[in-house]
Amino acid sequence: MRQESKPLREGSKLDRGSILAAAFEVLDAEGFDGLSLRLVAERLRVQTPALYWHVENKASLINLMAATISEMANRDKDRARGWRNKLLALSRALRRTMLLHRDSARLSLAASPVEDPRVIAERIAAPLVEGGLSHRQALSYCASVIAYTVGWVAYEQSQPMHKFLAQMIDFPESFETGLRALVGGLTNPPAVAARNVKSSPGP
Amino acid sequence: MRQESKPLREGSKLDRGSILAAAFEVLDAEGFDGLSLRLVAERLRVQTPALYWHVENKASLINLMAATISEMANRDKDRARGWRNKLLALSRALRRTMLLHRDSARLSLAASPVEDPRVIAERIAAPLVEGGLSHRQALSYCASVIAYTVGWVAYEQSQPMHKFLAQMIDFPESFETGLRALVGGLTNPPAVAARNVKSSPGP
DNA sequence: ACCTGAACACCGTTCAAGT
DNA sequence: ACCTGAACACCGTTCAAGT
Repeated sequence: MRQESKPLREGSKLDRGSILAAAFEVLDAEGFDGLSLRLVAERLRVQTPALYWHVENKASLINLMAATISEMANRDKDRARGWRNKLLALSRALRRTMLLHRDSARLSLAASPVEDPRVIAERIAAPLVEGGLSHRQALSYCASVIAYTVGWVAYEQSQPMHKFLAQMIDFPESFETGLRALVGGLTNPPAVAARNVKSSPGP
Repeated sequence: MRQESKPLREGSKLDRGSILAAAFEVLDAEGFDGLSLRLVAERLRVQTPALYWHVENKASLINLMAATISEMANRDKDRARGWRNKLLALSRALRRTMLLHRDSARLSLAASPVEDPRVIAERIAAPLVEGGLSHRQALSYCASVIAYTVGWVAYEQSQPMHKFLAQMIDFPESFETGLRALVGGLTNPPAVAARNVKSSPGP
């Protein structure tokens, strides 16, 4: 009946996936500052250096975790029409996904992209270009919306901030108010080019 | 002429101020992940435990650094009139100040407030209430604007993001576009109470 | 009051060695 | 191919001891 301190590891194989799962468990339990390869390895009943066969180093693991979150957010967002609704959906999905794991905003801001940034930018901008924005506009607006969302969640996940702010403002409501203000305030043709609206070829 | 490896410390006394200054130097040189008490102590020609007489621990030092940044931002902002202009000034001053030090956004998001949050909230909300907002509105709008600003600067300071995004978008311009959209989109009387606009006492 | 020296527990990472 | 054991450099923190 004693099943502790033995390397049985309940039949689970060690690979990137199981390491990622264990890493998220440690993150939720200890927070971003307490996330260590040693605790991840312990949870997998493995010696720490074993992780290095499947993952380059701790920074790379963090990058993979952040990429996992971005993927999840990307999965449930689309289905909205028009670039404004797409931006709203992107932000809400991102916040929803991030709130699934403790300190995910700080983790994301500590990570660097695993894919080629050009590919990421293309995938994220394409649906907005389709919705009537220029390429530059799409990237610029995305940057603003993502910055707002990640910044907001970072404060929402900060223990001392949350503890106090929660009794002063309603987090979901204030988030929505700010988000709608931001997206609603973004203009379709950029304000700079507002003069040459006379002769654009019909779609 | 040899003036290295000697504990002369050029007449500077060790106190909170000098520790803070040295900590910012280390932050700028090594980044947030490389910020350590040992490097701070080394720069002050002092043994690491000496720092603990003036500062409770590393977390406390980070809190003090973040508070220093907030203070600086608070100093040069005001002078604008109307709550919208005050929010714009707050955001721009915050970004300007943060860009003075490497990784300051991530540092701020890792910190907890040193002052009583009630006092902070009061100081930050008061000028906006004076500008015509309710207390709750003021806090909510501030939260959105600060989240946007810190989130934006976090990405702006992230090396890999910057390296790629810098050639796709203009950082200051996109920041301004998003900021004006956000602040411009916030309504004076909340959208919920948009029905009782008929009889407000003149200013 | 203020700082040093030595120590402790924890960390990321490397590498020879096992299987 | 995949993992262990042992080691290294670095870290935050504590504490007796010096002045």
